[in-house]
Amino acid sequence: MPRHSSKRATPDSHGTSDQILDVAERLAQTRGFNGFSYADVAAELGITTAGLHYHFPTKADLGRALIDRYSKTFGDALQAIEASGAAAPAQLQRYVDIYAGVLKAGRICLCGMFAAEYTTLPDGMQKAIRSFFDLNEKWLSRLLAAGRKDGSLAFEGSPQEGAGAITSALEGSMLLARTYGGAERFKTAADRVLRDFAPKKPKK
Amino acid sequence: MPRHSSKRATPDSHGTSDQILDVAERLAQTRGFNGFSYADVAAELGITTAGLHYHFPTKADLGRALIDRYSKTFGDALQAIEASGAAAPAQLQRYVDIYAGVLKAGRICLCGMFAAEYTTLPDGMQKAIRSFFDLNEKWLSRLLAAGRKDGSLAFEGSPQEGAGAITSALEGSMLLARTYGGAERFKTAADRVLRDFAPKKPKK
DNA sequence: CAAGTTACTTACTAGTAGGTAAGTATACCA
DNA sequence: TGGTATACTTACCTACTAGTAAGTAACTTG
Repeated sequence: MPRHSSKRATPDSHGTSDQILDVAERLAQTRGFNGFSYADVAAELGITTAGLHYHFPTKADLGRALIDRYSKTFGDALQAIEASGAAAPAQLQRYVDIYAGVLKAGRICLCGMFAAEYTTLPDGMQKAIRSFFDLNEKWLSRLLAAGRKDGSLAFEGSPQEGAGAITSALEGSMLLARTYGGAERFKTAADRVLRDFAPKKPKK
Repeated sequence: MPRHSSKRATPDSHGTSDQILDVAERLAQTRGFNGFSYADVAAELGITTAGLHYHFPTKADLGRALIDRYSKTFGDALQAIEASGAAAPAQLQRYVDIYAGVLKAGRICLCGMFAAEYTTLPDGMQKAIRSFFDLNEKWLSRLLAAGRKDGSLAFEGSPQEGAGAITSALEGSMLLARTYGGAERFKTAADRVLRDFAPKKPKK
């Protein structure tokens, strides 16, 4: 299939790198880092594997780029939520919604997937994964602390512990939802998390 | 390395199959099903890959055997807990301890790992994974229902939902503990789960 | 309009994946 | 004692893995 015949399919200047990351990201989130190959990505984009190596010399490079972009996008979304100035419970809900959106696309969190494959991944990727969770839990800790202070949230233990519990529960229920129970499983688990951090009503 | 020289290393009648499963299980729980090969297992046992194929013709067969044995062991442990006749909170604690033991060995739950790789696994394995979680959540549901009835446990929602929340939280915190926060992360998450299902004290 | 630079291609490599066929040492049984 | 079953081995095979070297068409700049 000659792509070089007259002019390149996409203006060529535009981001082939981004398209590669798009496809690789989807494959990584559905099949895992060890579950897809350069050949898979190349075939889907109609280019050769050598073309891929031009953009990402090694698979470790691709992996790091994947996490970096994912972390950046995630961080931007968190900043947007924070900047909205909404109440803490509403911000927490929006945080959960990010995860729900990923799951709805049949994926799991990129870094949740990579966490499973952690021991098989190159060092650069391992560091990047830890940074992702760091980012998440720092943001959540701040939110929980602020919510507790203004009374819109209530929970036992430190904000750090709370943040850890939230990410664990969300990552875990994403993981299981794909194999067992579907998206509604995630929803009930997420609702429970939200409820756990809501101020206790007088209780009938 | 001649193993056939005089007599076989292990009486030969004894379970080579079991030894294969032992090694494969450890590799699967640390590196994932796509993260190890027949060559890895064979090298560790000092036999050839062809020897492996004698016991488990295909990797899918090995995978199914892995899950079957794991489920059986797990099921037996749950039965033992149930048979102890201990109070519901104590039984729940022992359930959590099973997970803690797995993590302490540097592993994550076999089926948690396989849940991540779910879409890449053969159909037989997928079914077996669902059965594992079914087993877990059925047992937990029964326990939660009994505990609520006798007042030793308290929680919102159905026992099924509670069971789902517990497995999600435990699987998730196992996953993250290996990459971020270590075993203590799991412990704080597990303690929080236990506390969530404890009857509420009068609260100072 | 020539000389780069960019973004690929073709054509290959070495290593590893899962899997198979045929042979062999040992144990078990009639 | 001879035959059969068990538990392997040696020696392959095909497909795929990440990765590389060298070539090339099209844009970009001096």
